[in-house]
Amino acid sequence: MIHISLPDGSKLEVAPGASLLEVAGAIGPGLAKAAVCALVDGTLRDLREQVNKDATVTFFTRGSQEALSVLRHTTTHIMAQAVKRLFPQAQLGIGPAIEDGFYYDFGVDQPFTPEQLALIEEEMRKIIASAYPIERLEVSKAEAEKILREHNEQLKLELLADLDDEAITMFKQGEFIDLCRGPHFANTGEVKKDAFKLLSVAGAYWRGDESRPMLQRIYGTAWESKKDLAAHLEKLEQIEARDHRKLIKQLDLVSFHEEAGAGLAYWHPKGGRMRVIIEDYWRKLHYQGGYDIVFTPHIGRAQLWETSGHLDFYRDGMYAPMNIDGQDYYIKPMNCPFHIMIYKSRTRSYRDLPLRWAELGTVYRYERSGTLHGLLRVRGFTQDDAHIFCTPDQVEDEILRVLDFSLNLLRGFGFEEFKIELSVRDPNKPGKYAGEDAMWAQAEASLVKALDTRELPYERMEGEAVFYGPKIDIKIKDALNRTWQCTTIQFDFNLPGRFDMTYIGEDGAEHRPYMIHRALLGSLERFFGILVEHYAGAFPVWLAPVQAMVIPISDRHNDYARRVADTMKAADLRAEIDTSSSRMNAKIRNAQMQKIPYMLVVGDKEMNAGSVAVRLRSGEDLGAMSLDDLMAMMKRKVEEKALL
RNA sequence: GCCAGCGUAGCUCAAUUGGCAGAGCAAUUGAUUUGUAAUCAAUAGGUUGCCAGUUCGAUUCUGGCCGCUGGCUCCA
Repeated sequence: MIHISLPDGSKLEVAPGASLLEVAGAIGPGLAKAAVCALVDGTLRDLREQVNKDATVTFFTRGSQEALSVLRHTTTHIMAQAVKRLFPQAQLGIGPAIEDGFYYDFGVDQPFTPEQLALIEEEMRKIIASAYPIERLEVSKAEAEKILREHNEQLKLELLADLDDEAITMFKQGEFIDLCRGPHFANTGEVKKDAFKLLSVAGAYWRGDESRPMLQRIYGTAWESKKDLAAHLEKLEQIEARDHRKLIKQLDLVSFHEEAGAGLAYWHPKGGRMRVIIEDYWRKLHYQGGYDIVFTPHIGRAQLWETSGHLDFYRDGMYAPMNIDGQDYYIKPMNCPFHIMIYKSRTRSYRDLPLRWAELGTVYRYERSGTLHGLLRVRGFTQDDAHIFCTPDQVEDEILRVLDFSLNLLRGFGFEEFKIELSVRDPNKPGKYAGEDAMWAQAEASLVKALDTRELPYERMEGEAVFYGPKIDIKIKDALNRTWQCTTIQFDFNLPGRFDMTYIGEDGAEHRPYMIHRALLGSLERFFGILVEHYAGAFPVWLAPVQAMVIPISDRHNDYARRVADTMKAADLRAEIDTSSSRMNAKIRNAQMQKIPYMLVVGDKEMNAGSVAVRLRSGEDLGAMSLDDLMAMMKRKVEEKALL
């Protein structure tokens, strides 16, 4: 007999070779019915697999994340079966479950059209209705090869060649057979015919390799119920409604221009106003936080970029040089070498350190045309960059300081949830990193210590460090629970040496300073795009480009309305006045669609009482208020960074 | 960069199987002076992304380029 450990700590004895389904049955018939897959010693398994030795087993039932992933994996097989029926020549690539859905890659001569997706969906419903048992076959490599040859699945044969001889499994449903690790449902009928949807087709390189053929990838989504599917589709609609590319146009914030070049943003007056607010807040916090602010040029001589190593390692991301007086100059893709110039402008003493220099530095990077995406991926952008130069024994304090500083800054913009990643060296490849082991160890320890001191949960990413140092990345979660990478805090064991940076220590000798790069918002363009999506364009009062629209009911109220707006402007509140010939209703609608937080209606009553009737963007009517009370309230909302 | 799709008025979208390009909103002008999400009317607005080619004729067909979208890829 073998022993199965269960999550509740209990143990179960079963005969060797029992299937997981039988194990579930031994626990209870209900579980055997509800279970979809099982985690056996850390690996997700099909219920038809056998257990032959002692193991720890956790069963997952319908509704669990793991079961959803099995559902999606099974759905993608059904899709592949449908595609093979409709397009027998299609070659099967890979077809995994992904977050919220699945895809399958097919090698076909003609890309799929949206109409064909509908046909494929139809065929999938037939396959579901046929309720084919899904058979799990354990085969030898030779057998698998034979089967795949019979089915002429060239791509699968290529995958098979890379597999170990052990544990090759295939899944068969009806006439369809696929090389697959599983797990799967036991029957195609278990997928709900009205709870999946094919979403899009896109090209994808075979095995993600540009030099290999491009396959056609069909994306789809699948859920436990029609209701879940509907909820998911609604979420997709919400995401679309928040799309910053739409909103920056509607709200007249930022534009792009074909005739002026891709990936280059133009900030309109209202977007510019918001950017100034963001930058002012940023500068204030930086001065308070012990930073100094510097300004550096946009171009620098080739020699600088040779010394920094950018021309060796980052040339593809840089624009071609321009020749000035016989010298090549490059537009900067980063600010670091420039800050180092300032550092090297005089001898530095240990008494000067730490030096914290921040710059809203505009950089240009060549991004491949296909990667450009609204404000989130551009070719010219302003980094909220800073470099900290310090002694080795200051490193720990500095990291903690940056961490606190970043979270505080991001919270100021209304982000409360964070996901933190610590990227460290790949222990198996010690050769590919700059800097000494001791420095790496100390740097990593200081990063870990800072995270632990603040009791911040983080994910450790082995081998994800850049070659010049370990780093902490902070991702923010937005209103739709999507994560966006903003902050990066990186050690640099490369540039101080390349530029031969030194400081004079207490001992009178020269020492090499530690250098930390950090960008908190990342790029202002990108962060602005994230803000727009997070708030769906309805910004908190302190950020709103127009905070209040004064709405005179008729022309005879215009003068009073103007006085209201002027009084507010004089008090640093951003008020505008709508003197168009529209009716009040239309003026309200326009202000509403511009997502202006406060609408101040003024008519005879207000004019005589010296008040304003306040309507919020939310639709709430606050009634009449004195102008002083309103301004005090708005000032408070600005101070509190309140939404409304 | 690659695969696919798309590009018509400031915006959102019609239409042309190759034959004078249309609507709503916005704009302008006039009338209206209105109490919490669209007052009425008139006017103007286009080398149909750009450049070639085929054709009697191209917005429509072909090629190239630019840009956008969905992915792939990349991300010091």
